Amino acid sequence: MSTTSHSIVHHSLFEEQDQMPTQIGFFPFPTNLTFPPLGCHQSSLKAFSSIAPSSSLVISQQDSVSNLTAETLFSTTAQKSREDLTSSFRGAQFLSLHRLSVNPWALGEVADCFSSKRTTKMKKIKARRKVREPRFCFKTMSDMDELDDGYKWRKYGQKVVKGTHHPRSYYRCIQDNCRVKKRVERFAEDPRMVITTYEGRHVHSPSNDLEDSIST
DNA sequence: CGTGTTTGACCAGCGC
DNA sequence: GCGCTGGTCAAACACG
Repeated sequence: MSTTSHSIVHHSLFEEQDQMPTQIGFFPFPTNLTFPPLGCHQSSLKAFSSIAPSSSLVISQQDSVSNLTAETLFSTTAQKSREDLTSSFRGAQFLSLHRLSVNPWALGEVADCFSSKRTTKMKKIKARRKVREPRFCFKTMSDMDELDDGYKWRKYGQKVVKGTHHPRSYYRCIQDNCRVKKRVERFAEDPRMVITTYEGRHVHSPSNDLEDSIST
């Protein structure tokens, strides 16, 4: 069991021009509130899961980072009491994506992307891609390079990016017909932080149960 | 022996 | 056109 503490400290989304605006919600879950947080009741969570069942939701907790879909989260939490859920998500942070005009999870202000230098570099990478998958990334404070996000990955490459001292690792989801990839690298300006970039959307549920990812 | 990782080679996009 | 760079491939390797 790891004692590493994860904390989402920054996040960003790389928008495609031909898609609807994406709202992104990011908020810590205060210790004195119940779940669902900040007025996002179970009914709105249900609506959210039906409107955008495959929307990504990242939950960062003390010893893990879970990457769930809204549908998975709702189907699991619907069977739990409010007290149990409040206990399960105490101290957690949420990061959500939603490709509709209204995002019930978008309860916080979106911070700017990383440094302007880094943003420019990311745009350059995006422009080079022929097939553009939705992408988002976030920084976490963590000793471990690879976070447990509930999915199983196979590493297919590693590269030392110019200007950094730490290699960038390339992973691919091992599930059949799932083309999701992720990159993991240390933040050049602060090696204590890990930058995780996801590309694409999973066509399946996480390998781990929600129980595993949120238990303490 | 099967599965996953490592790592050098290769390819394609971009800037000059 | 050429060099640089990021992303991917695949053979070799490690490990249970």
